[in-house]
Amino acid sequence: MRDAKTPDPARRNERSREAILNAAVELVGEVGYARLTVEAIAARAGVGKQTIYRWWSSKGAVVLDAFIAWSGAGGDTSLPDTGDIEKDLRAVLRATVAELREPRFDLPSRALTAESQMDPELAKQFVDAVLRPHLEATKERLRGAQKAGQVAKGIDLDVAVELLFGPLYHRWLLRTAPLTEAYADTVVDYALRALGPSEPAGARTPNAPGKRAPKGARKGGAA
Amino acid sequence: MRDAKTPDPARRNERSREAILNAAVELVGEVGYARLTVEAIAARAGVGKQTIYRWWSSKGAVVLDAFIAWSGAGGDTSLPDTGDIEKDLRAVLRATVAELREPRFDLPSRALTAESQMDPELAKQFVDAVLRPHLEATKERLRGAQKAGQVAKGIDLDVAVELLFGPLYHRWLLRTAPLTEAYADTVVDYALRALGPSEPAGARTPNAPGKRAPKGARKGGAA
DNA sequence: AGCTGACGGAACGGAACGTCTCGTCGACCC
DNA sequence: GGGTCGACGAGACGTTCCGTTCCGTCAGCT
Repeated sequence: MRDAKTPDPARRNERSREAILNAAVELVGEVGYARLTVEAIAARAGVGKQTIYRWWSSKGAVVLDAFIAWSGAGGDTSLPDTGDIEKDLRAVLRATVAELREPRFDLPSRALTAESQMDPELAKQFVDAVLRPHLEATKERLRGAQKAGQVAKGIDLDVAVELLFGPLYHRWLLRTAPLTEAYADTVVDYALRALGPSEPAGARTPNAPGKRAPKGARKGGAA
Repeated sequence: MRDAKTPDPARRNERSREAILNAAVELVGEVGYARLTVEAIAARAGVGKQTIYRWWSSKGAVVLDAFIAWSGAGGDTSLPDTGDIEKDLRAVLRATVAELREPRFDLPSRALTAESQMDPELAKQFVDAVLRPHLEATKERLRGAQKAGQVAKGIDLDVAVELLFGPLYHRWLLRTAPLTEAYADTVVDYALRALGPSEPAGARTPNAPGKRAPKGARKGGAA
């Protein structure tokens, strides 16, 4: 006669758990998050509604878990380190853009970002599980660049990371202009100008001609 | 015997319109957007539900109009121009931070941003009515700075604007760290390093000592 | 004076919500 | 191997809110 209300994880049905998560990703892709219902997930998964409510607190929580499982979070988020910070950052930002453009990634991410605005609990989990690892990995790479002298010493690396990802998310969320890889390149370009060492006259990275302003990168903008 | 379904704006009851908008802002503040219902707005406004559905297509549309009316959009969004781009940008970003920290602004903005992720129609209106004017004004100010030689010639001003606001929105929406005025200052600082002329050795703005790294601005970050 | 159409109010069917109650079934304990 | 426990699938339940439809009233126009 305890509190009578805490389910026992040891007795949880793994089969049902997976079926629910699978149904959730499928349905988000098919009808979108807004029209997604717990009842539909239960039906698709061949599961009682209560089994969902027993283990998750809300539709958002299910979708978050489903998204984490599907996107294989927990994998290696660390950046490549070629020694060339510009090259590495460009790779990451381009990859981010590519992800954000893919519907299977775009739709749940948008939904979770939106839902996070109204559910602080979900927000924390979403940021910590999905976003933070990427930001942290980028910060780590920047720290390396800082030690190598490619990034100025005084720079606040948290701000530096947001200087890179902020513009991307801004454009993605608000759709003020198309989100392209060229845009990512331009952002990297500008951000590195901000972060680079305070330039003792012309000493900004070996200064190979054409390196600073890559071919088509400039036209990332135009609202 | 026309299509039978287009209401006549000339016969619209202005009193009801205002009552609805007022009720909407009040209720968003009291119960939040998620728990806000059209029925509650109608009741509070002393209005039939149909009167709301006649003039607005969704809860989001009502809240958007209410927010626009309440925030006095359409006012002058143009930036001050003191001739000092850093000073002017710092004023704008600080003001933006202040707004985003005020609940009366924060709550509806979050709700509309979230809702925009699921309603492209609403998204467009929101961005165009609320956001775009500010971005455009900032871009205009940057154009002036560009002509004055405080911003490099080749810079894409659309990207420049997002380099400023992107980090702010990123931190505001995702709550990765506290959104402070010091953070705004740091962002302005870094952004201007990126945008400034390509510095013919030490020529980065007159270089008054302590100007580049304002007192407490550095500690805007730390996740 | 007679129309017209927006109004406040209320009732409606329908969709999901989240809770609750069944009977079943598998895992563990004596 | 019989008994206990609790998660399970199924689905009924009351509730809330949706968006629509009807009604009688009322103000402005012709």
